Parts: sequence; C-alpha cells; structure tokens
Amino acid sequence: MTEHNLDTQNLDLQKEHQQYIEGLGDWTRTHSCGALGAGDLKAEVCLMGWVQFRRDHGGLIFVDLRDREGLTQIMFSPEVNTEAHERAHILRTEYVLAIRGYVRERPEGMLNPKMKTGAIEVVVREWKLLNTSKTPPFAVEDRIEAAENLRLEYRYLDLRRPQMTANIITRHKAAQAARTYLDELDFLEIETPFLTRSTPEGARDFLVPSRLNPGDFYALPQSPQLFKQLLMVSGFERYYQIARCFRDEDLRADRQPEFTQIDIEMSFVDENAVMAMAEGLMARVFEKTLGLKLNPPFPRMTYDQAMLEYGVDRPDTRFAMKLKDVTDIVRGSEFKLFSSVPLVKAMRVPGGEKLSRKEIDDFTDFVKIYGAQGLAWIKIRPDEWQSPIAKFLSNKEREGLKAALDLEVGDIVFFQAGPPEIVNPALGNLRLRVAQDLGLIPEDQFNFVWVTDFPLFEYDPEAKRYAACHHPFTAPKPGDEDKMLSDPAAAKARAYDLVLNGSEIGGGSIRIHSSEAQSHMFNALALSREEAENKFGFLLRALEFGAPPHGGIAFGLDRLTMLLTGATSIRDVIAFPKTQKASCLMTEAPNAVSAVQLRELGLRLREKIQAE
RNA sequence: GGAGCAGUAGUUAAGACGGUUAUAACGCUGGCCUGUCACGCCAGAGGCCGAGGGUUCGAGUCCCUUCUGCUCCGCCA
Repeated sequence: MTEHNLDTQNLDLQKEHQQYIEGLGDWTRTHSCGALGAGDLKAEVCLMGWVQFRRDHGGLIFVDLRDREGLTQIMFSPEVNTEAHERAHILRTEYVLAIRGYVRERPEGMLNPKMKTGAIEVVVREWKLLNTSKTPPFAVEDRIEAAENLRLEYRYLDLRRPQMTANIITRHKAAQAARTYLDELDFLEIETPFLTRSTPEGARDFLVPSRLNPGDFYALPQSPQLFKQLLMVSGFERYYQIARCFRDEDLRADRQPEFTQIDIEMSFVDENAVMAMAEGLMARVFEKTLGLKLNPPFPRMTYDQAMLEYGVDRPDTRFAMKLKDVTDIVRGSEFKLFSSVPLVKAMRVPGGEKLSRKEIDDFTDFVKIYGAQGLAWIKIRPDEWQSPIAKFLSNKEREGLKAALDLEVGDIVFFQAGPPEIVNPALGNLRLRVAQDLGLIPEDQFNFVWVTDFPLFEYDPEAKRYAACHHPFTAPKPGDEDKMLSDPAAAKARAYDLVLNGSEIGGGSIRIHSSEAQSHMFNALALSREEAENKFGFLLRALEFGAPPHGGIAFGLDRLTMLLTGATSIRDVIAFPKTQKASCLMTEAPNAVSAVQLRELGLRLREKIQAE
C-alpha cells in the first residue's frame, strides 16, 4: 500500500549498485557470523550474510555482518585492499555480501562487550556483492518499533530479526527434541489425512469442496484424534505425529486457525504411563531448548480442586492468592447479596491495602467482562476494616473471614458472589490480573501441574442436554459408568491436562476401547444409534475388531514454544501467521477465486462477488 | 455477534479551545571523516493526517459511516 513511497527511499541508488552483483563462484562459507571468537585468531575465513549496520568513516568502513547465528564486525581498510575498500562505499543495510579475510583481535580498548563476537573482527581482503536490497520498511533489529501489520506484510524481513529467528529456532529444537525422544521410546511417526470427514462436533470445520464429488466437502482435521485411535486398532501400539490442526473459530493472542500439535497415542497403558511419558518428553524439550533440568513427576491436582482454589481449570501455581469458598461464613449476612446467592468466594491479596480507588474501579470493570455485577472488597487497616460492605458484617462473620483467609493488616480481600459459572472465572481471572499488576508472579519459573479428574460431561443450556467435556471417546473413571445416565454432572473422566504457568499446553485421556462402552457413551449423550453410526460408524466398527486399551495426549507446540521463548503472542512463534481476521497480510489470503474454479467445483456464491 | 485500544513523512511518535507554510527523532540522499560499533558532524529531500460523508468561513482536530491491526467476551469437544 505504501509501495511507491517505499521505492523512493533509495531505489535509484540500489539499481545503480546492482551492476556490482557477482555470483558465488568457488567461494565457500567457512564460518557463521556468530561463531568466531578468540580461538580463531589469524584464521582465514569466508563469511556470508546481510549488512546489519554500516559505519562508513571514509577512511575505514565497519560493517556488522549478520546471518542467522549472529553478528560479526568486518572491516574494510585501504591499507589491506584499496580497491575493495573503495568499492565498499556502496554498502547499504540488508545488502548481501560474501567476504574473505582474516580474524584478528580488536585493538586495545576497542572491544565491544555487548557483542558475542566483540573480541574479534574480520579484516576484509576481498569481497563480493551477492545482492542489493531496497531500504527495508522497518529496521531489521530487535528493538522493534514497527506496527504488527507492517511486520506481517513483510514477514520475511521480520523473521530476519534476531529475536524472531531465535523463536523459530527454539520451535525447531522443541519439535526435534520431541521427535528423538519419542523415536527412542519406539514411537512411530505416521501421517494422517488432511482431507477428511466433517464431524460437526466441537469446533467449526474448515471445508474443502470436492471437484470429483460435486456438492460434497472434505473437512480439514481439528486434530488427528480418530485416526490415531484407529492406528491403535491397527496394532501400531505407539504413534506420534507433529500434526497441523485446523479450527475455523475466532482468533486470540494464543489461538490461530491452523496450529501444531505433538500428537501421541499409546496402547496397553493407563493414565500414569501416559503422564510419565509426557513428563519425560517435557524434560527432554526443556533440556534441549533452554538447557533446563526439570524434576518430574509434576504435581497433580483434580479439576475440582483447581476450580475451588483457582477458579479456572488451568491454574497458574507460580503464586498463591488462592480463592476461598466463604459461602457458609456469610450465609446469614445482613449484606443481602451474600446471603442470597449460591456461591461466595473471596481472595486475599497480601499488601493490597495500598490499592487506590481508581485501581479498584479498574478491577471492577475487569470482572464485569466475565459477567460479574460488581466487585466487593475490604481493606484490612490497623484500626478498621475499610469497605463499602463492612457495616453489614457481624463480628462473627468478621472472625470467620479472618480465620478462613488468614487476614493480616495491609491486605485487601476481593469477593465475588453469584452462580459458580460467573464467580469462578471472574475471581480466577482477577487473581491473574491483580498478580500481574502487583508484580507477584515470579518470572523465569516453570511450574507444571497436571489437572486430572475432569468432568465427563458439561451441560449445554441451549441444547438442553449434556455434551462431552473432552470428546465422546474419553473413558469414564472406573466406577462412574452408572453415573453417566443417573447423574451425568458427577461423572468423572479419565482425562488429564498438563498446565504450565497457567497455560494449557497439553491434554489427553484414556479412550473407550470397547464398542459396548462407546454405545453407552452415545446413549448418555442422547445420540441415537443412527446418528452415532452416521457420524462415527467407522470408529464403532473398528472397536468391534479387537481394539486394545489405549490412550494418549497432544501438546500444543505453538503455546509450548511461546512459554519457552517468552513470546506474548502466538504469532511470534509461527513463521507465517494469520491476523485476527484470519488473513495473511503477506500473501493476501484468503482471496477470491475465478468463476471457472467455482464452476468446476459446482459452487455458486450467494452474493455475487466478482473475482478478478 | 459484542466491548475496548490504535491508525499523522519510509518508521515511531507529538500536534492546547477548530485558525498562517503539519513538528521531532530515527531512516533515506549528498558532502566531510582511519577505530567505530544504534559512529559522528554539515546540508537536503520526503505528507491523500486510514477511507468516505457531514458540520463550519475554515477540520489532522468535532459528528456519522466504513476499512485495517491489536486485546478481550462469546466461541474454541
């Protein structure tokens, strides 16, 4: 969109410089720009890379040459090669060079401690211009200021920035660590189809029209779930795949329409075996990417405990500030709200007494996002409890709260009262928000926790029926089979999520492996035999042919890489991500297609949208 | 489907109550410079103020519509 103006930056000059471009000839790169150090002194080297900065002093020219490994200062001096030095005046940012020269110690006092290779420099004997470059639309460096839409439009330049390069390399290392770990444990990497059958459960499918079957559609997989179970029936015993998955849902800072799972399935195992394997996998990934030693086994927490103490099913355990159910304590309170709702929970914030009215108002607005009506609070001061609701609280209620929450002078207590489906997310998310604002979350800490014993079903108030919480192939906890019909809300699943610093990075379950049990599940879901047959017939038939007990887990590689790199957006760990409207600013996908293409597919657009 | 934030030289931003020729820094171009490292100094070029409409004598500024990016709710088994 700014193409023309961008061209005016140095286009004429760059065109003029193109006459100096040469081929590689017989030159071979000997080192990367991040590799040279004091051990390479006097070595004759050949480097190739991009001009990061040039410092042209007229007499001497310094260039920081960049490749994916790092930066090395190279120096053009007329005393070494007059012609090479003279020609080097044309160098501009992002020009591509090959240089031959020798490594030397920098002169006394000229070391650059900020640079990994700051003790040395390469004196250029001869060089070739491999390519010129337009002036980039934003600086290719880490202290980035460019707006994200510009970065995404010129993604190939954004990826040249050392931080982005490092993120993609970390992602590679994580994937590679997973591959070698699983290979060592005799897992087989098996590909499953991208063009598959739409199963209108769960997320919205991306659909692909079939030219050979006019009117029919493939769906891109939301996950390889059914195929990996079928591979267990096939007897492969241990499968993994670093699998792309597709979901046509709205995007978030940690959600893209296509994302990558480390997808794993095992036969003849229970949940402990899957979890132990997963812990070893995490240990390997953290060792190979960050050089960090983890200490499995990871702590475990039931879903019920997570909801009680953290209000969310993915607790961030790097800090306390646990929620407390105080319903019974304030049951008879004169504060009408507290005595009339099903649930009252409280959260003590140590040192929160210093929060200003403005900050509390902001928190109040924050909980309203989650449907809360307001936010009650009490400041614990030496002389009094300062609060809009203090006057409603009896001495007995005060004593009860004090004991339950271990209240101390200087604290603030926040309350949420209402139905659990509002109280928990409101207070659980407020916990994170407050901790962030007050700096209570320790950085550089990796706290894993398994969340187990998820409910098997959740009630869908719109459809007025129970739906599978995980997916309908998840096995119930032993002993809960009867509850599936008699008390669905109480039935627990053999499902587990791995949570790291409040992010769900993996989840899985032990599956149903008998067709009777699977029929029982469909019964509980009020799915008729015909519906079940229509949607999952192939799986049901497969279960009738000797399916082994099996279960598995899938890790979100993107989210995992976010945590490994400290990236705040999933887009920063994906080479070519989509915007919030699911478009690619670089390729301008999605785009209109020609009338011919539509005709071949037997499709007609409802609203006439002319394709170019 | 909904809420919020943002959009002004290539980039990042400033722009008091609506009032002369829209600022700055970085980048870019030219010149000078043999130890810089985000080199420095001097000079210069560079603008559809996201788009469309309205109010007004007059709009970057006020109003309406719309587009784009970001964050969030819903959604994501």
